[in-house]
Amino acid sequence: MYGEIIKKKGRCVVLQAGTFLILDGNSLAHRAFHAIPHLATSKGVVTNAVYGFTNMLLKVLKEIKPELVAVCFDKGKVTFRHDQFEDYKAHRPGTPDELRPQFPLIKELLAAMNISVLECEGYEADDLIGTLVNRAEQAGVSSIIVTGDQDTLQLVSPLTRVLLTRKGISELEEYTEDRVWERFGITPAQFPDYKGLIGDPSDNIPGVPGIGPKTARALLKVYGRLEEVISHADGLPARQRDKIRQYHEQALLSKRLATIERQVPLEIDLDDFRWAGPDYNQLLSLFSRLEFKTLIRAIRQQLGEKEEKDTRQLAREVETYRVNFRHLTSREELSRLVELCRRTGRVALALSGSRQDGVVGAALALKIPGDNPEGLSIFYLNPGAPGTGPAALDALARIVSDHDIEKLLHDGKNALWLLHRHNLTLNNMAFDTMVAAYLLNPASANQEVSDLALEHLKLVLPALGEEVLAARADVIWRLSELLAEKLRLAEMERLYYEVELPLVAVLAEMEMTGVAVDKEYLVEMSRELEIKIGTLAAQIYQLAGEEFNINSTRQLGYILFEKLQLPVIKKTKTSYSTDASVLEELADAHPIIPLVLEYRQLMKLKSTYVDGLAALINPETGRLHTTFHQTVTATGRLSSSDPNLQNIPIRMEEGRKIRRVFIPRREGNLILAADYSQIELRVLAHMAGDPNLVEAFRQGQDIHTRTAAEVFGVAITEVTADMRGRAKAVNFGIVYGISDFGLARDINVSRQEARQYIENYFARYAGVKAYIERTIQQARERGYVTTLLNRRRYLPDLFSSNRSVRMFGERTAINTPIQGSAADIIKLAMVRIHRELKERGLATRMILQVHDELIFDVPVEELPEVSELVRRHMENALVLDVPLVVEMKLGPNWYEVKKI
DNA sequence: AACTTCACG
DNA sequence: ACGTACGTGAAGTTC
Repeated sequence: MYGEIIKKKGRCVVLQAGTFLILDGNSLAHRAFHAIPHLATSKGVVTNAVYGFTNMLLKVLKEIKPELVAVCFDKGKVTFRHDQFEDYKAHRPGTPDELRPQFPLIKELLAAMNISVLECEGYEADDLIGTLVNRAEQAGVSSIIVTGDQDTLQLVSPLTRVLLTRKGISELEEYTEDRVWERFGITPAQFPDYKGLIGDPSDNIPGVPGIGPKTARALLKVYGRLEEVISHADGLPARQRDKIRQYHEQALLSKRLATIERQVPLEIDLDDFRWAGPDYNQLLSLFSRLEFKTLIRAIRQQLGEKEEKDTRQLAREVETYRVNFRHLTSREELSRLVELCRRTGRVALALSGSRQDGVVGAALALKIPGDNPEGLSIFYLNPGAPGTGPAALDALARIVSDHDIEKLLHDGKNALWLLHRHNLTLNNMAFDTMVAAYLLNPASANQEVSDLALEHLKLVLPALGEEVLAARADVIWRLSELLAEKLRLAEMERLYYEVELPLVAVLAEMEMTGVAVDKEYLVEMSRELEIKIGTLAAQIYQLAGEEFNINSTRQLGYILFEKLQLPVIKKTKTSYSTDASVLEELADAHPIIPLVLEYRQLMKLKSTYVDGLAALINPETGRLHTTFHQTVTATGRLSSSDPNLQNIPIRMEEGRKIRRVFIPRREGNLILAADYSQIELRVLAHMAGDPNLVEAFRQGQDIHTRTAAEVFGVAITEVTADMRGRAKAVNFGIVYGISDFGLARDINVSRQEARQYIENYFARYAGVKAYIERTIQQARERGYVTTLLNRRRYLPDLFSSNRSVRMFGERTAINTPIQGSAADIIKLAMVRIHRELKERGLATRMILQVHDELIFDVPVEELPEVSELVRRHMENALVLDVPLVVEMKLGPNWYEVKKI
């Protein structure tokens, strides 16, 4: 890092000085800003330029490994160049609004990097760079300049190279003297002369009109300098002579403007720019504020590698969070730990292992009065160890099952799964830091302990071994206290303690119970689909005149739009669109189209549903065990994966049959499906307080028919099926944040007509209109929207300078409180239903949740009790101004459920 | 890893 | 003169 140092007879001699790396901060920030598309933190701080700049900086530092580093910035609007030419840079658009606030962040970054920043009133970054290079050359130090500004090339010399950004910021092109000659046909020193002749529109430097790069190059080749060109003008061809005579003053001025000043009076010493590496703690804390996840990971990884090499050195360089812990193995020690937990009543628990192997390691954090007044006492258990494992597992079992010991966890559901492998249950889950962090900001992607430690506690966790688990337990304790307070301040305590936290165990049990499946039926469907798909493919090849991969949108696009010359309806980013709406429009244009549509449908069924589901049947239980994700969606809904059981086909009959596969887990049980009727519109009626909408629901009217009557101005009895269909689309549209375009497309009417419907709707439901306006207004003021239970979503898009992004933000502002409140309601119902099923010792199991619907596997004899209980909790989850109505269906499988 | 398509509420 | 419905996850192709 300090050049090559050789020990010579006890004295250190610097053999070869390192390189001086100089960056043009303004130029690179602008480049980064334009090269990196929209990028902002989840709270709306725009960061694209900082991000691009950071990446570029780290890249050059890594490649060049400089000894000295400086970053120069412009300072002051007016420079000495304006004294000479007031229109200097006059046409240059001002710094964009979204870039300006990023400069302080870039300077923060440089401070964290321990890199010196140079700026001087009245000078541009260029001049500072010129001055630095000048000093370096005098000292015999070689420099590398990184910039996006071509003018800087005049500084190139045997000791000085320039790296110019190319194509945004991703590539740098190195300019030596030879390269400048190759590229421009002039020497670096001739650059101002060259600019004096050709001008530079970006700086509003005029040059000589009519003289372009070619002529300029030729003239300079002969005469060397602009002044010489002018004094020899008489000997030039008439056209050039006249131009140069007419504009010679302007040319000289242009040259002066383009000449970089190398003698800025700066009180600096090269030693001031000596660079010894970043302050990693500061850097990580800045990156976490800016939400630069990949950079954080990269740094951690880098540190992790170093850690293995030289732990002691690292400890000084970066404060990786380390905790002392005791590894307990003897029965006596383990018993004492259990006792300790009972006495203190609270323990943070970090587990390692897998669903396959169960718990392999466990770290526990406790606060023991008197033991460690500073912090926490951490213990490590190793249930996976040969010999001592069982004793450790036994101690763990006694702790987790104890109702009187509060357990603080991160991802409690996963902990429940690990313990499940040993047939253990965990009681008294008092906090789950993952779920808490999600409520505080549902937009943040990474919710691992290490992410939260960095974000909330500014701690970097170790990467390897038992230490990780110990640090994790410690941090879970600290995070629990901190996040609990943050939840209180955000008024989300009820949502957390009454809904989300108890829901963790409910979801775990649903996953563990799983859904029984009729595997034979699945195999049979696969065989049938195979044959149908084969036949269709053969017919398609026949009509296409060749075999091709129908699954490939590219190949299909070629067949349809090039070979068969069908009209192109829509394009995607890269090629022709072949989606269902396009194919439906082309349905009559060629007989191949309906076949492709059917092929697509069957292929989807077979690959995703039939074969996809079959592959995920657990061989031990013979059931499907989906994973419900509680911390994924931005609105508060759950999501489901591996397999996703929230998108099983229902709209098309062929697909709907898949539901036959989902059966009760034993003979004598039935599938009970309970779904909320129009929950989102009811939530809207309540929140908007619209008298008309509220009244419709109170009277139990069919809401789409009622809306049709309102929008079309007819009596309820005169509403036709077509009118009702359109009104239904309008109702959906309202919930999504309606636009005439979207509505028109959805119901295939003109945009004008769609607009008319919307106008009519808002005239009849003025309360809804006012609510929408109020909600957006409030969202703009606070930066977030909330649901009935105070769930929160930040909406940085509302403040975008991009109109369509901003409008997207507004639609989200409308939709999220509705969708999210519906999620609040069904989650509340789930927790209460689960609790009562348990209290009553019923064998009924809740097995699925599909956003507005709950599915149960019910023994026949429990039906009366269960259906009453389910309805009661669902309909009374929250008391709204409108009734919540639940429809129940019952059957031998999920397909054949019938209304009861 | 990105893109396209399509299944659900 | 734009570019639009809200929220998800999975599969397949292509890079």
